[in-house]
Amino acid sequence: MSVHKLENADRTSVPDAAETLGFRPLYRQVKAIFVRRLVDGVWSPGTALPSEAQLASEIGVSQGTVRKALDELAAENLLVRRQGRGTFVAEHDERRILFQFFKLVHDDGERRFPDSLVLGVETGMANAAERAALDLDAGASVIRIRRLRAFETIPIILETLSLPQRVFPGLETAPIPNNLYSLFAARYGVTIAHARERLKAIALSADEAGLLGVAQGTPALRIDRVALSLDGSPVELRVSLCLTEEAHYLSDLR
Amino acid sequence: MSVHKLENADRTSVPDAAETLGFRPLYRQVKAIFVRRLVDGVWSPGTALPSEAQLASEIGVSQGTVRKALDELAAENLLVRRQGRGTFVAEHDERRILFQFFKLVHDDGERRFPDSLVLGVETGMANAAERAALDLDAGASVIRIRRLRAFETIPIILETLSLPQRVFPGLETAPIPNNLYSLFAARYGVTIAHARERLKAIALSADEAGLLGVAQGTPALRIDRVALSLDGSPVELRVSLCLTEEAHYLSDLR
DNA sequence: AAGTGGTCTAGACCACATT
DNA sequence: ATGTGGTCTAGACCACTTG
Repeated sequence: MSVHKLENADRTSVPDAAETLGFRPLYRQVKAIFVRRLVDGVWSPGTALPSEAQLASEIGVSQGTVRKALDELAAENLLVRRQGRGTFVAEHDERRILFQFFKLVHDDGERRFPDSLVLGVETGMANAAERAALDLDAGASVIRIRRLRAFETIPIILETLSLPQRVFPGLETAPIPNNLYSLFAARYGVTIAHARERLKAIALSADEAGLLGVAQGTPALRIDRVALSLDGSPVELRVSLCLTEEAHYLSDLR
Repeated sequence: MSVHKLENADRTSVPDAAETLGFRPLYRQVKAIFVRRLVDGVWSPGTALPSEAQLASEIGVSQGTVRKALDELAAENLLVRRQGRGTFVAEHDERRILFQFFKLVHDDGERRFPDSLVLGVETGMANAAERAALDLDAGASVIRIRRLRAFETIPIILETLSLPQRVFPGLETAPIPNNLYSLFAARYGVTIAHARERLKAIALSADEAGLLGVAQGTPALRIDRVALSLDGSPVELRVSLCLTEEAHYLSDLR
């Protein structure tokens, strides 16, 4: 039986107030129920959802309506559907990160996942850029992680991450894994759903160049990423300085 | 009545050869019919398609199957569906280009469409890079267009396009409009369906810097775009050198 | 009022994976 | 053999646009 309040429950009645204020299809309401379960961790990464038929009878809609909701969530990479097996909550495994979130590709066309060398971790008050990007109040504190990433020992990315301390308490004293998004999910229940990247070409400062092992003034690709969690709030600012002698940023326009 | 040969026409029969060699859903076969009509120009940009019901009875499938084919084509930006009005063939109007193909955005967040100043048009034998990108044989000739693009008279992009002459005959003697993709469609029946961009940070040469009005060695974003037509063949190589002092390349990771 | 795409349902059957 | 998602159908009704 359903314990959810769906709008327009009596679909044969005269349009009510909810309908005059904009129509919201049933499958979107069902989708919202499912997103809620993902946000709340009722369905956690890697686990299987109940079957379509079970969900349909639980919520009290047809299987086709459940299907349409699940299909949209799969299109957004929040779920993975596998014929014959079931529907699963998407995980931030290396493969997904590599294709969805890591756009720097070696010129030979091969996608590699770079190793990371953490240079330092600190906490401090968010500066203006961090407050703007992460939607923080004045005085909020952030954890900053600086790391060098390499393709087979050749340094190629100098990266500075800023994370709201209230979202990731204790992270500053933990070991920093190469795959951060998987840690966010496992330890903090925070799922990175998508990100927006802004790219510029800049000249490296003496410090930056030194860490990357190139000459001061070398051109580099600067990527400012803001990553958003499932509920749409920004939870990570990541500034990456990338050498593009032997690699490039790949963007597909569809 | 249908004049199309659909696989598995008798869907109650034992699996036949076509099925053992891989299952192809009906709606994909229907979709292929529609793509054919777009490629052949039977349905041309801006025109309305027959209604779903008409297409269904013409082809001999249910309306739901036609719908699924049309939905996929709309998701690929090849069609535009408007409730109450109909389904239309997508056009390369300025709005679409701005959002689908033009990723350089002013730092103030406003999307502008830059003006173009054509510096020169020439034809010549394709070099190695052009042959590789455009899948051309040795000796094939290309049309090269060099232009400077500006946001409100401030030059920001130096662009070199290479186009296969056999795809765009006579283009070298025509006036070059700002919106090339719309010309490709109208004059040559070539629809740009999507593109792949590779980005690097480079230092401008003396020539390039001079044209853009900055100092030699200034860092710039180099974008190598290969644009593909509806049938998947590469028809444009575009190398853009972009100043990113006041603008950035915007990439959404979903 | 008529025509279009959009939603929702119910049921049958298919393809795929596992037991 | 069973259970899952995937396809296909047919029909009813809804929302939106235009005459």
